[in-house]
Amino acid sequence: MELDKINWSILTLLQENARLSFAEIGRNVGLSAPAVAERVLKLEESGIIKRFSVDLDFEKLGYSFKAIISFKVYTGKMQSFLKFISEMHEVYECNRVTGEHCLIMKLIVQKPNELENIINLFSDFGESTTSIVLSSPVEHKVFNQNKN
Amino acid sequence: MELDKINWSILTLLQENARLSFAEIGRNVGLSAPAVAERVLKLEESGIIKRFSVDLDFEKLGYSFKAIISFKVYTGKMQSFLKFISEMHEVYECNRVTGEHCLIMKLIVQKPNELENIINLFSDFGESTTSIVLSSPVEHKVFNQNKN
DNA sequence: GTTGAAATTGTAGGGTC
DNA sequence: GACCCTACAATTTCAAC
Repeated sequence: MELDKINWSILTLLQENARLSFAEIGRNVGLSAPAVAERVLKLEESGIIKRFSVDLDFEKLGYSFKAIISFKVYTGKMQSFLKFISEMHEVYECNRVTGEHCLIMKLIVQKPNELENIINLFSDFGESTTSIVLSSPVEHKVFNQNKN
Repeated sequence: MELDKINWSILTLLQENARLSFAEIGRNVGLSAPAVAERVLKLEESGIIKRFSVDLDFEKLGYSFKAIISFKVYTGKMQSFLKFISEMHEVYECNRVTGEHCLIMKLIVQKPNELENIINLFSDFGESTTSIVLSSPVEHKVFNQNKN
């Protein structure tokens, strides 16, 4: 799908505030509300927009520890491990990557000892290297094409 | 801020679809629309809700390569490097972490050679270890407290 | 928290280029 | 096909309770 400037503007506006009304978006990009609604619907149908969501401050919710775990899965254990973590709400994100480690995950927990328990559980499936996140200087940046 | 069950339900609903109307959320949690609006406003003011946003499929936007770069910053270069990457739209996320490497970043680019250029630019500030993301088995999971 | 009224918005229809 | 306009239903918002 080719995106024109207006669609990129709509995506930028929605990234900054997904609850903007179609009317307000329309005022920004020079379109009527129905025209914006139709464009957004097509962006959803095409899958470019995967989900309207909300960014939470996990620290304020009592989940103060973020960790990044690099994980080398034992031979033959990949499928069962992926199934295992898909049901763990502490595993916020998991990426399969090239390089020495197979997986890089981001976890969110309340206390250090929860992390310890999880690392113990993981040890059945492979070898983990854990880093605690101290801060996130860049977090979920608004994505836009800055060229044209 | 202490969250009751209703607020957790609201946060779960909004994570799944940030454009739900307050009226519809109210029907789900047994409140009137103004009551929901007031709760959501307070969640925003308290900073628990950082932003209403939208999850995009970067691949469909032509940005097919995600990479995770572990980065060991040279002594005294941290501040200038953080400023440098804050202006790069390819750096989607950056975490400062414990362990051998100082920073773990996620980048999104269109083509491999863009990544090469970025790694070259980074070499002034420190040493990078790059992994290409092959797939993301878990991505931006909906976060909720599953207890009580 | 609720209810009710006014302003705004979403949405479906028909029409234009 | 993409857009606009119109009209009606739904929602937001603000008041008073």
